[in-house]
Amino acid sequence: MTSPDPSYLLPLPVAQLHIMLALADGDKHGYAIMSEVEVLTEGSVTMGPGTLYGTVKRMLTAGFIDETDERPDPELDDERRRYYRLTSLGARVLDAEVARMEQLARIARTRWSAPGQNLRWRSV
Amino acid sequence: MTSPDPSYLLPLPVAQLHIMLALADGDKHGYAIMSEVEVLTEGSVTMGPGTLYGTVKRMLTAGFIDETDERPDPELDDERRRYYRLTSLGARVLDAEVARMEQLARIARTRWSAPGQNLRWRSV
DNA sequence: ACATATATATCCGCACACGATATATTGAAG
DNA sequence: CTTCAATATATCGTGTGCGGATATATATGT
Repeated sequence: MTSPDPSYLLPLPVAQLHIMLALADGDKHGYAIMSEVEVLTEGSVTMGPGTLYGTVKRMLTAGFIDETDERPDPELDDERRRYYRLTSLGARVLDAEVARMEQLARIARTRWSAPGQNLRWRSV
Repeated sequence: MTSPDPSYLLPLPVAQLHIMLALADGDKHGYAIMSEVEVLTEGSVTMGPGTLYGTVKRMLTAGFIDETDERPDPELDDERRRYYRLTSLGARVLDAEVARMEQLARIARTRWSAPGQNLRWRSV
């Protein structure tokens, strides 16, 4: 069953989006997600542990992510780590969320460039 | 003073973004904002009065919008209405918020098209 | 005249973000 | 070899925002 678009789950809480983006290029453990989000947003978003682990818990419940058993070489690993992977549902939700943001951005840009009264408050 | 980018005010609550977009092409009163949001999002977002008036109050406090005295012809008007206008601060915040969303969308698209392991969970 | 649409407003519960705090382990430097 | 920072996970509490329900009143159409 190729399930339809999950737009009824949107808008996605910001923290969930950030975590999804961090996981989009491969499985990661919690701490690595935190670091990745900071890199990804060029330092503009700093996710603390309170945000991360609470959000991860909700995303597990929602089925957006899964905890994986696959681990790297024991030499490079750390037993404390818990690795997470985006599920196919999570990927579809991410897709829908990105589309939603792009649509809103498009609307904004259209209204911006539209001639007329909206010049009133532009760049004052 | 051309004040700098207000990115420290982001991310913007969704309802505030929707109201800003509704006001981006001209002043509107509360009820008109609700209708406009529904049109703007092609029916996917229905803003109720609870969300609208609470959010409007917060946006007035934040200085993102102002209540205006300018009213249309008394023939077309309705005395009950209260008209709102995006302030220059509001416009700058909207600008920054749209830029934020576009950046995240760009990141998502980049990771999507990137070759490698991310094909694992794509379109299952 | 009556019903429906318009218009504004408040209350309340739920969910989320996030700082603070706690605890334990790993790794590097002295 | 011990001491300290970084790594790693986890929970609690608070503040805020969203949105449904509800209330009230006026305007408009039939």
